[in-house]
Amino acid sequence: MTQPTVITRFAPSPTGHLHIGGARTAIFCWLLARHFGGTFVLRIEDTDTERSLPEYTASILASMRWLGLDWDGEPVYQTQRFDLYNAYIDRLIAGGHAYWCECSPEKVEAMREKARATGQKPRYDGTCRHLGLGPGPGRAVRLAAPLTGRIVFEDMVKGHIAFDASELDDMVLRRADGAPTYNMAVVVDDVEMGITHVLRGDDHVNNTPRQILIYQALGKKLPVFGHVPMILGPDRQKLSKRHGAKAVIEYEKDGLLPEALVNYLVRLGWSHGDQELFTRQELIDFFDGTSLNSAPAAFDPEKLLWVNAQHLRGASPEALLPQVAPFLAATDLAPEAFADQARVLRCLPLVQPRASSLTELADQLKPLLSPAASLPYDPAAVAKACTPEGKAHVAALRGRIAALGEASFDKDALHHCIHSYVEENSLKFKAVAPALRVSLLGSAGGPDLAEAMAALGKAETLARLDRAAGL
RNA sequence: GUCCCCAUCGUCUAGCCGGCCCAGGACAACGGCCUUUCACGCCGUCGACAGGGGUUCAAAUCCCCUUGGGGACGCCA
Repeated sequence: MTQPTVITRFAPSPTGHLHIGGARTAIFCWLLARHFGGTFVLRIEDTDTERSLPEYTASILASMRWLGLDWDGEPVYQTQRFDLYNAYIDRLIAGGHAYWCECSPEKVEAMREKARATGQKPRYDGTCRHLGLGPGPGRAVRLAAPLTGRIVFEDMVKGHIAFDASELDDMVLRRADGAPTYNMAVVVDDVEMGITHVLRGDDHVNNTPRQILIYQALGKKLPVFGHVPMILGPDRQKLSKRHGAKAVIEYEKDGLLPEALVNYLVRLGWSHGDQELFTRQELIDFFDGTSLNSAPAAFDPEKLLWVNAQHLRGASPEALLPQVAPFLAATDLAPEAFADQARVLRCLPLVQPRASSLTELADQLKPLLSPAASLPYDPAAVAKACTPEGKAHVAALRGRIAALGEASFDKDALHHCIHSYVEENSLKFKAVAPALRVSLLGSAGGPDLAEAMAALGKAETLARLDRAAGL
């Protein structure tokens, strides 16, 4: 047995629901791990106790499950690992790579202000670096960062990136209250968890050289870094939770299929030639961490809907049934109307090519599932189609349909039944179709008539025609 | 202000170790076909290499500058 060579992680902060950008990052990490048969771990970065809420953790996990992004092992919570971080920090201090600092945040801010004023990069000036201070109230721990040299790394998506060490200052590793800072915790966790590939958002490129410094101080091997560009809004502005970006749960409520959202999101910043539609397995097969785009992409709700429509069409009625159920329940249809699963299954294929979301699917299922007695009629369509002549055709057709055997009540037989009536009377199909349609479905649009009747079944079909005769 | 990143149709993108590209696919838009309706589907039209310099026989593809966009400069993550 060989050891897994790829270990990735998704590390959200529970300060909000899982949004589109985070979801895409998670998908990339998950795909990379699954493609290489590696491990995908979930880490909850909840060290910001002010903004982190347990309900957000629950929401994020729920969205991950809904998207089908299964993680390996139990999620790791950073707040439960403070001892670990502090042990590493102590080691750094002992090794002379970090030092205690008594400068107050106000004092440091003043330094930065001064630097900014003279056009310099705002940074801490290293006042306490050689003071040899020990622990004490109000004291933080800072990294003794190298003053010169270049920090370079090969980014999986952006290629060669280099920073000058002089750009960085002695960052805080441990706050005065004893809590580790983000960069410290991340590095310790990534080292401890054996992360081989750190794929994350673009907004972290500037953290990477800082983290590399910590890896070096710790004497640890670097993982491969990859920074995916942000997702922009349709207006090309940053898409973030504070700028109206929708959370994954909202798309779920809108009737999107998880595999469609995953498909769409993956294509934002990644491609496989000209292919637009992917199954989950194809994604796993094709996604190897290459072909990632280094330019930011704009989110297009219309294309998302199109992708969803494609997946809706390709899905089996059996797979769709449990997914539409909650949406049917949300309509004004009585629960008995969709209790007959076999009937819903028969109706589904008729509306699948016509809907682009589960919401629309449920909507279009309504005229097919509604009991004859409560089928709503569109007055305008009735007025236009149910003329005396139209009703006479429907009445005649009703007789022929009633004569059909239960066993041969299928699409072909019904199609033949209607067309032989049309031919025998030297009519045009157009002359009878509108009235039949409105009588059967209550409105002017919808699926093929023979198919609709077959799906409805003989009893329901006749009941509807009878009720419509009184219009 | 300083640093980092990015730059092909309105949008997602292919192409990018140079010639097969007067740039291909998809969404949207528009026109048509199919058709009992609404859709699906099919066919077609519109539409881009940000600008300027180089290098080269040859540049969307390599180099430089400009412009534009994004990100980061916290004892937030």
